Amino acid sequence: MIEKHLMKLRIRDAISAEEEAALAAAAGDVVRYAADQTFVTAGQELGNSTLLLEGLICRYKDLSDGQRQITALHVPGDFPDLHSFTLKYLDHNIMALTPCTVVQFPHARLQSITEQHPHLTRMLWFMTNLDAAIHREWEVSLGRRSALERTAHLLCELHVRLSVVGLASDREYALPITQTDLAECLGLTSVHVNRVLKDLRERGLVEFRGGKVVIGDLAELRRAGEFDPAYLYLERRPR
Amino acid sequence: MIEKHLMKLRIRDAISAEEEAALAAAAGDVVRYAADQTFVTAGQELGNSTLLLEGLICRYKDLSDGQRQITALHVPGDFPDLHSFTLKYLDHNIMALTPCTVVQFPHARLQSITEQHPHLTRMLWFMTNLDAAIHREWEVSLGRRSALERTAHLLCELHVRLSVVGLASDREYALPITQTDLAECLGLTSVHVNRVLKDLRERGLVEFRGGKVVIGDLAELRRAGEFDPAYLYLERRPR
DNA sequence: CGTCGCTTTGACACCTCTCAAGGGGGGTGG
DNA sequence: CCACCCCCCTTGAGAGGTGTCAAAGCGACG
Repeated sequence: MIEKHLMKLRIRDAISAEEEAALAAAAGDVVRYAADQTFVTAGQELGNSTLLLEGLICRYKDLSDGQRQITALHVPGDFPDLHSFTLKYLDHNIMALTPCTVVQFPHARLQSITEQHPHLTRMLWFMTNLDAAIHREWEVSLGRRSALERTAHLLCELHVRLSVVGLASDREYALPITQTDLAECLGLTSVHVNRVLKDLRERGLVEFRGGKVVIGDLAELRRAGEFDPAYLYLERRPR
Repeated sequence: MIEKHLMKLRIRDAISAEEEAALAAAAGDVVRYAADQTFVTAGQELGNSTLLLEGLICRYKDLSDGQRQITALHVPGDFPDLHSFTLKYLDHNIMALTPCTVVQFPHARLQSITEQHPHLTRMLWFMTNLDAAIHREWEVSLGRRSALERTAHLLCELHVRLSVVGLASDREYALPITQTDLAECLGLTSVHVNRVLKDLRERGLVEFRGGKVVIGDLAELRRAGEFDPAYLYLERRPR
């Protein structure tokens, strides 16, 4: 069940048959979540980490005035709360943005992996470090890029990340979330996201409509967002 | 040499004598960096990770138009590039903000730790996950908080983090960086940071002057920044 | 005592937010 | 099968927070 989701790891390093078996053995229950279901709450003690098989997941924090910031978006093959293995409880909530299928990995079994499979452990550690790299790029977007740049950048990032797991073609991918969800990723209001999307569409760069992203001009879209995928660590060595 | 810097880890979990010895044995050269010295460049292959003993370090990314975003600030006891152990090269630069003393940990020795000390490995993994938690809180600040809230929040965060390593009293701590550095953390211009600091000072909340932060009213400062230290994982269990 | 980097302040511009209203599409119940 | 409703998208007008540009003050250091 998890075989095809190891693709993401294999890009970066070899996984032995033994390691693959150990991971498969660590897998626990398969669970489904409904759209908009918050299945991990900040502060809650956790005994499992979750591998996303199907659907989209976000991690978010709410502010006292009702504002929300989404701090991460997850696509199939991601481990949205692998970090809860060492943290024990989280500082944020986790929600399914669409109906999702996940596999749970009991922390006790992950602990066995750390005791018996150091190389696999380092690969899991790598995955949480990759998540942090994406956080950093989002910090740059939120801190320094304009609304248009930020939006273009995020659409480029998702294009790459979904391509890696075979869920995007050269020109399009499914993104069945609302403009409000996007706004909460981008630190903008949904009203403004709407205007930015209109602008991107009218310039022929990209169209987001009906839960689908259609890229009109990938080179221009990347330029508009100053997108450089280096931070996604798709290369084993720096260029 | 590293004993007192393990404080940060001991808050969260017990370190055995054997683990402490293993860590000490992994320590390599002690190195000094001058203020403003960038000692790790994005894309550079790395063979060491760095434990900060003295001084302040930042991690940052530059944009093509000359803007800069600082994505993390590090205080003594932090491991600013521990993640390079699994990533091999980094997506960002690392710079000393003040004169610094660090100890380098060769990745080969860290790899031995992952092979012989699973519990210690999990604690190191925890440290990188804590960095990611701080990244997330910064995303919230950058995305959703006003300039004043953001600034107050950062000053509160540093107060807590420096207190943990004995470098802050109840009311003050040294922060020998410029307003421009602060602005680059906060996603603001230095001109605006200056106005915000004036506002905070006139309200009696906090004063930042001459490289020193003096807190006038901690409770009010925390309220102004909506600061909740939960994301710093100072408690082993959720409240 | 001059220089240089950092801080401070003012005036004005502009990006994004707020508030408000209307449009469209899909699901549900009568 | 139709009508209604709700959620989401779209658009406009005006407000406000932060950026830009510019200049002067200040302090450390040589």
